[in-house]
Amino acid sequence: MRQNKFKKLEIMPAYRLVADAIEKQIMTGQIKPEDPIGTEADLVEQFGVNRSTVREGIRLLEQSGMLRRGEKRRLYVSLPGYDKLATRISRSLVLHKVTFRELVETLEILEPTTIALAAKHITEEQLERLRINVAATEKELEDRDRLSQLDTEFHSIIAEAAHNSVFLLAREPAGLLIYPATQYIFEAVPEAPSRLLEAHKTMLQALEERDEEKARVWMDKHVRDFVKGLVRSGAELDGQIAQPHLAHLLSLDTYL
Amino acid sequence: MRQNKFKKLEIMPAYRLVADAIEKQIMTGQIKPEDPIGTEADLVEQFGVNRSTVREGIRLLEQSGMLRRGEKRRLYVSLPGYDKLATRISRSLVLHKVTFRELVETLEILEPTTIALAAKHITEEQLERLRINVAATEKELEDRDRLSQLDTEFHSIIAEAAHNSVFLLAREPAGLLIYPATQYIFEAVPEAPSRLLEAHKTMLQALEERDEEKARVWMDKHVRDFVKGLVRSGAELDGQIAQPHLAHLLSLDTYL
DNA sequence: ATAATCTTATTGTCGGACAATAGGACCTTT
DNA sequence: AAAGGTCCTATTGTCCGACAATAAGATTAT
Repeated sequence: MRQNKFKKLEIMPAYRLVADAIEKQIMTGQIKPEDPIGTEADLVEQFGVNRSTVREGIRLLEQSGMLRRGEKRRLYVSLPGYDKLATRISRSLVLHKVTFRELVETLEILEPTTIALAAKHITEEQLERLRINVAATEKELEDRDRLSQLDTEFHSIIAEAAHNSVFLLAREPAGLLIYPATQYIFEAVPEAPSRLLEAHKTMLQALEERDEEKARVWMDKHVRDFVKGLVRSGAELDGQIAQPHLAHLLSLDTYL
Repeated sequence: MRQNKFKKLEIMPAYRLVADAIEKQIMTGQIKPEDPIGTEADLVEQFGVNRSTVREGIRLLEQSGMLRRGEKRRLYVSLPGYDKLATRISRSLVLHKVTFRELVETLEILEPTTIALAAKHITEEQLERLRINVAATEKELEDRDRLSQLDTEFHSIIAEAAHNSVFLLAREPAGLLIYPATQYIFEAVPEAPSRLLEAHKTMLQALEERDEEKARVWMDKHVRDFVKGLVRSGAELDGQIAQPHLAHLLSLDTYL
C-alpha cells in the first residue's frame, strides 16, 4: 500500500489566488459592500503581480457580482443582486436540459406556499404595485407579449412580498423559465387571458384581505390551469424548453 | 417634455463582447457541453482582438462554469455543476445577511415536500447510499464534526432522490447553510445525536416502504426538532449566521 | 517494449506602451 | 453668479511582444 504522507499541493494560477484573496476578505466581512477596492495599480502593488494578472482575477469576481465598476470606474465591492443570480441559475438549468415537468412540479409546490407567506407579510407598497400590475393586465388583454411580461412580474412581486430572500431565490429561476411560456398558451387557448386576469384579480383581493387560505387555493388553481394550458398549447411536459421561450433570457445578456 | 428619440447606446468593453458572443453560442446550442473551444490563439484570430482581451473574456465564463480547462489544458464548454452553483448561491445569501429565520422557514416548507417526492422516485442505488450514510451516522455518534457532515449529506441525497433538478437547486443552498449548524446543536443538546439518528433511520425506512406520508410527517418533525435545537444552542433566529458556521463554505473556495 | 529524451504547442505571467475617458480644476462668457 | 468651455490628471481598456513552465506527442536509446 502506498504511503499517503503528503497532501496534494494546491497549485493554482496566480489570477485565481488574487480572486480568492479578495473574495475571502469579502466573505469574512473585512471588506463590506460599497467599500472601494483600490485601483488596479494598488492591487498590483499589494499582490506583487502584474496588472494583467490582477485584471484576470478581477474579471472572475466581476462576473459573480462581488465587484462592480462604480463612479469614476473605480472598483467597489457589491452584492450580487437577486435578479442577476436568478438569471444565471435559469441559464444553468436550461443547459442542464430541465424539462417542463420539473418546472411545473416545482411551481405547483412553491407558488401556493409563496402566496400564503405573502398574505402574512405583504406591505401596502407591494399591494399597490400589484394593483398597478393588474390594472395594466386588464388594459392590455390583447397584447400577448406584454401580458406574459406582466404575468411574470405579478408572480415576482408576490414572491418578494413573502419577505424571505432564501425562498425568493429558490422560486425565482423556475418563475423566470416558465411564465414566459404564457405567451404560447394565449395563442392556443383564446379564453386564457381573461381567465388569467380573473385569477390575478382574485388573488390580489385575497392578499388585500390577508386571507391566506383563499390566496393559496386560488394560486393552486391558477398554476394547474397554467399547466393545462401549457399542454393544450402543444408543450411536451417531458421535453425541454423550446428556444423561442428563452429569447428574453438570451437578450438579457447585455446588462447583467 | 424631453423627446426620447434615441436608445441608450450599448457601450461595452471588448472583453465583455467576447464573453457574450461565446455565451450566446452556448446558450443557443450552437456549441454543446464537452465541445472544445479553440485555443486562445484561435479566438484571437476569430474575434480580431488581442490575447489579453480574449483572456479576460474567458475568465468571465470560466467563473460561471460555462468553460473549463480540460485535458491538454484546452478550453471546453461545460455545464455548471449543481454543487458549484449551490455554493455560489449560498455565498450570496450570506452576503445579503440572511437570517436563521428565513432559512428555517424555507426548509420547514421544502424538506417535507422533498422527501415526499423522493418517496415516489428514489432509486435502489440512492437507497443504498442512504443506508451507508445512516450506518456511518450510527458508528460515529460521538464525532460531532463528522456527524454534521453526514447530516448534510443525508438531506442532499434525499433531495437528489426527488429527481427534479429545479427543486434540487431550489433547496440545496438553504441546506448548505443550515445543516452545518447541527454541530452547534450537538454541543448544547446532549440527546440531539441519538434523536437525529432515530429520525434518519425512520425516514430511511419510510423511503424503503415508499410511504410518502410517513416520510413527510417524520421529516416535518425532524426539521422542527432541528429548529428547537438551534434555539436551545443559543442561535438568534432573527440574527445572521455566525462566522464559524460558514467555515466550510469559505474553505471550499479553493476548487470550485 | 519500456524508458528516457527531444519537440512543439499552449498557457500563465510579465513588462511596457498608448488611446480613450471621467472627473476635477481652472478659465470664459453672459 | 451660473453656465459653459478648456486643460490636466488618473485610470481603465486594449495592444504588443516576450518568455518560462508545462503537457502532449514524437523520437531515440536501452
